[in-house]
Amino acid sequence: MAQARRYAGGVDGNRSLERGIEILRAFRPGVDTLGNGEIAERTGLPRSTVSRLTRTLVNSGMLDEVRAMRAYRLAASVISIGHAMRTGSPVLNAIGAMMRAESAKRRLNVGLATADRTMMVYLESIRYSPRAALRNVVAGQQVPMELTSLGRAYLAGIAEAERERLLKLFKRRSAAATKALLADVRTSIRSVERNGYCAVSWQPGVLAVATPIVLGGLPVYALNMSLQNVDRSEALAGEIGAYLNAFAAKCKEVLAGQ
Amino acid sequence: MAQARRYAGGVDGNRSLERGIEILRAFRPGVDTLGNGEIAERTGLPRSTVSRLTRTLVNSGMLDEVRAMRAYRLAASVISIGHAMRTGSPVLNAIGAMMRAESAKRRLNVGLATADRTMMVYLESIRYSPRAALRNVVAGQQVPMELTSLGRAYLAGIAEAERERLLKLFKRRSAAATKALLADVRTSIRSVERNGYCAVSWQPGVLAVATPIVLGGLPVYALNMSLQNVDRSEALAGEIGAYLNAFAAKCKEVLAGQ
DNA sequence: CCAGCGTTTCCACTAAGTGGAATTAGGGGG
DNA sequence: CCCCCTAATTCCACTTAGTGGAAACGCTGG
Repeated sequence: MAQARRYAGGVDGNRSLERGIEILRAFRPGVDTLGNGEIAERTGLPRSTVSRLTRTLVNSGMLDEVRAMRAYRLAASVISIGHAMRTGSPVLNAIGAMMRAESAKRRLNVGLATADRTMMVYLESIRYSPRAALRNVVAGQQVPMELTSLGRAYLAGIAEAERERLLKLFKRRSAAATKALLADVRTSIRSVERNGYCAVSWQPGVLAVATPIVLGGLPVYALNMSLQNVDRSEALAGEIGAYLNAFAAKCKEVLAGQ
Repeated sequence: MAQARRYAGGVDGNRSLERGIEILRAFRPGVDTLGNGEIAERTGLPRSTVSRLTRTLVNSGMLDEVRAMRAYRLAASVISIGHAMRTGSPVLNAIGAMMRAESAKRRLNVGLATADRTMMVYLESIRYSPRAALRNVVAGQQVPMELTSLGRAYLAGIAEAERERLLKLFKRRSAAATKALLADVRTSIRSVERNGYCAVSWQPGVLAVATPIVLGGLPVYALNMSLQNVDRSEALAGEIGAYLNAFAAKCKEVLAGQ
């Protein structure tokens, strides 16, 4: 038997840890409280295993037990780890202040995101508002990769193989308008290649324009600028795109100098 | 042998998962990039084990590999989980908007925090600034429990046994000014019991006042109000304390109605 | 090209984890 | 008040998945 013996502590990673993380991932906006049964269903893990792993996660401070409901919630630890991530992000550190300044100067929203599986997650999202007292930052929010300018810019920035892998996943997910959607995505990608940016109106009345940021040794990021309460027009997209290209160039310059 | 056989899938939790979480925890503000060796040192785990677990964490999307430095960084996933936590927090959902309004009305900083081990972590921290354009929210930031009004209010709010456990930990940590510090902490706790709040100037020039929020079935939280560029005075502390008590009462009312 | 160091892989060993079945705990409803 | 019903937890025979010291590997700077 030529097949070499596969040892358990092997290359494919630690099963329990993987499963524990998957449990944490089962909580997301809109799913704030989960019992062991529901977790088992969502993750496909056996009930007894879930019971043991949730116990561990509670002991480690990642979950809070809601005894009254026989359920769990994400604990405060997860945001302190999240905070550490933002704090340690070299890209956000380098250009966060510039993003805020740019938002004020151009009077539009500026965001920075990267991928989490098939979603884009905002590292920072500065919402411009003339009444500046309103909330301005949403970090950690997810938006779908296929449907947003951010996601498509990201797709344009990553390696061929990874891109095709993701496109296949989108195909599998949305059985419906797949053909049109994928064509749309590819158009956006081509737009990035040609003009440096792509424009998408994912939500009605908001025009978003995004561009990838590719740096060796770091994940690919995407920068975007957006405006609410406007109609999508080529002219406007072009204008914002020009701002974005200029801003991204400045950012890359700063980032190149570590 | 009376000792019942202890089975491995036992009550004490899953070892690998615990260790994986400990690795994530090793990253914190100021420690943004860690190699396997450094992780092994900080966590006390054997190098080969760390190597396997970090691989798993990369596969699960919790860590990014920085190949150039043979090191890892927290990945974007952690902030999306953090975001889910904030989104799902019933307390933050119930009183977040009120906190913002209160900050504007009273012209001071308003914060909400809870414990992560021996640290307090902000779920929300609204920094009042007359020039409202400045950044306003810091979620996930940690401050030491023993030294802050937030932490001492928390200590006043939790059960006796847990409080004593924590106090013992503080004693072990800061070998130095322990006696005075612990007395100080107990004074603050008594202040909470008597007046509903305690006042501490942890950072020079900022006066912070905090009160616990205790709800059945949820972790204990602490609310605080603070002001920069002031001297600590009993009068001022009393004034802010009164505001805080009033505000906390309103919050508890809202929270009581789920 | 080699030396030195940190990382990854190997592998014998077995404790640690697994999951189906049995048990227990909770919490309405009769 | 007690009894069901549901869902979570514990039990435990089984064995695989994980462990960690040692060896191999692969950078990087001299």
